[in-house]
Amino acid sequence: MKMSKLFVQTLREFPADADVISHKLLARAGFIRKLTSGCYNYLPLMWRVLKKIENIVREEMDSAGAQELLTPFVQPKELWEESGRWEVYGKELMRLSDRHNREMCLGPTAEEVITAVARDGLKSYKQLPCNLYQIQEKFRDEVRPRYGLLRGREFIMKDAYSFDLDQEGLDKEYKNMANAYTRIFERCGLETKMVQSDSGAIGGSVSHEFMVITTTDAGENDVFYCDDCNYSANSNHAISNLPQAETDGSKFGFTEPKVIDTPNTRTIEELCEFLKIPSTIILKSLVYIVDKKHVIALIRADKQVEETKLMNAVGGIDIRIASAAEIEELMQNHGFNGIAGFIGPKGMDDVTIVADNTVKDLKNFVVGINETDKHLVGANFGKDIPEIKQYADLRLVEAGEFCPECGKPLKVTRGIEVGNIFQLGTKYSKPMNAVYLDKNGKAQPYVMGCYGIGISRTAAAAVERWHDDNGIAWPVQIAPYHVTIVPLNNNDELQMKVAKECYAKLLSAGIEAVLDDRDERPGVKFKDADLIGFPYRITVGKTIVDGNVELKTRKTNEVETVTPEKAVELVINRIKEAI
RNA sequence: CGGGAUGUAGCGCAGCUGGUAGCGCACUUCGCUUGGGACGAAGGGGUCGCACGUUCGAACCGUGUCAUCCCGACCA
Repeated sequence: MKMSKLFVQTLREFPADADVISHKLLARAGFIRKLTSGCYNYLPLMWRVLKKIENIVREEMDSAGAQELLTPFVQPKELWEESGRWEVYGKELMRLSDRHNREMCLGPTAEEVITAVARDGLKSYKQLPCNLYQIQEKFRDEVRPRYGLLRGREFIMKDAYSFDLDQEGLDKEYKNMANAYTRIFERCGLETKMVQSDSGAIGGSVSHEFMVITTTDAGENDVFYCDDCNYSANSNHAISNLPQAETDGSKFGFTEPKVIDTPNTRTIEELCEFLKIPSTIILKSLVYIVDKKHVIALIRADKQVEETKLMNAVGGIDIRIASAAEIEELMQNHGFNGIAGFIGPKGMDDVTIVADNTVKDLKNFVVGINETDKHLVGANFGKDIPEIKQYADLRLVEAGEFCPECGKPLKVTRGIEVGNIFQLGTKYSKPMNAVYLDKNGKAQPYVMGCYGIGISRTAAAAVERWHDDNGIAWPVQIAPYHVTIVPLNNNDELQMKVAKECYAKLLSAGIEAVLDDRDERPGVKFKDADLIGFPYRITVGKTIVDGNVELKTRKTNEVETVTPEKAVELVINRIKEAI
């Protein structure tokens, strides 16, 4: 490809609406262009990158025994009613009607469609196991699309679905996919961590996410991990052992229940300050709205509630913290007139109350009793405060707490989720009556797994990982082109001749090369080459009179002064080796 | 959903005490230049997001609407 004909417009400045580096660089280097919120044009350079990632995924999925197919992007309501998700999925599911007023949706994922495909085709145990996958546009109407390709509304995803006879088969395929994923990301030039995760709206029990570890905002997930063993988990799923803490209020003189005045103590901090006590003897009460109903979460006051855990504990699908007005309304409905900040479980008999496991150890604790500027001290469950009916792990893990597997301190980092694997079990096959006949002629639901990779997100994650002040530094395997040849002065016949020869040799060796034949000054060509991120650059400049060109490696900035023949040979060898 | 802000040329921005739109980059042509986003000259490109209103006159004032971005969603 000649640079003069390559469809790319690099910008001198970063676009104003981007705030993470991958978004900024991809837009500025001419890879993407926003069409509307969360939807991007993949321009030719971007499309080449995406196709390369897709092909790596294809090769690894195929060699892992999966088969590629393609299902429609628009899906009928009826299938989603079969699985029960039409009601449950929420606003992220983009619903629309056709001209006959038939309700449809844009596919955010394809469990329903693929399960239906399998149901029609996989009738016998002899056909199992089977793993079907596709690489396709997906649409999720995100509350707040942001970070460019990292959280778009329309994006490219590889989604695979496995169908097994039983759990044993699923376990085997799950491991098979985990291995394939590790290879896929390695081949994309990305180091990933496989972490335990919540299974979310897709459902199921066991699930893991593949995270690209970052230190920037672009990593939207907190990952807790242990250096001493291989434990690692998303914050929505992580568990930990806590250090010893004082949880008995009697050590602070609260030996019997007593209501005391605690003026202006709306927050735990203020309360601790006022009573001169640690927060570990306070019972904190938080009000959430889960699926439009009030839920009270109780937890030791020095700890925080992880919303996903709470949501799972009450079996909900949507959760948010209640507003001060909603809290006060809840209190009024139960005959109290306190303000938010003094709420407690007392008298809330008909409200769903879930207590974190840390609450079990509390004795003679301090708790709000729904009265402004008052707290109950020396309280205990059963006597002063109603007995807890439901305990669960609701606690958000914090760095420094101890690894649940080996007891060493946990660390935290940020990660970009580029892939995930779920064990679905019979969550979809049962309600959709997707069954095979076993050896005894008896109908059995498939035991399913599903496995996703965000193709476009993986590309963005690669930019997050591989860039510097000058632009992108693509891993060779997924770079849009392998090498650019830059003659510095188009009027210099020797430079142009050598550049064209290098270009021709590289092309005939199957290397993806771009000849920068534009009549631009050297600075412009260098800036663009760095910005776009060609892994290698062959510069043909003044040194050609001595018979030399320069070979520059983008990632390391290493420059080798060699003959043109040698430069071409080096590039060919290194590319072949890397791919 | 709540709050804040912004919509003027492909990109980044100015103009907004109302009088018919400008700068830098990009683009076209010519000259000059050629090792890290040169310079000069001449050009092309915009119903100022949209609608309604006020006015002799609206990019500018008012109302509404749409779009985009950011922050937050109360840890009691």
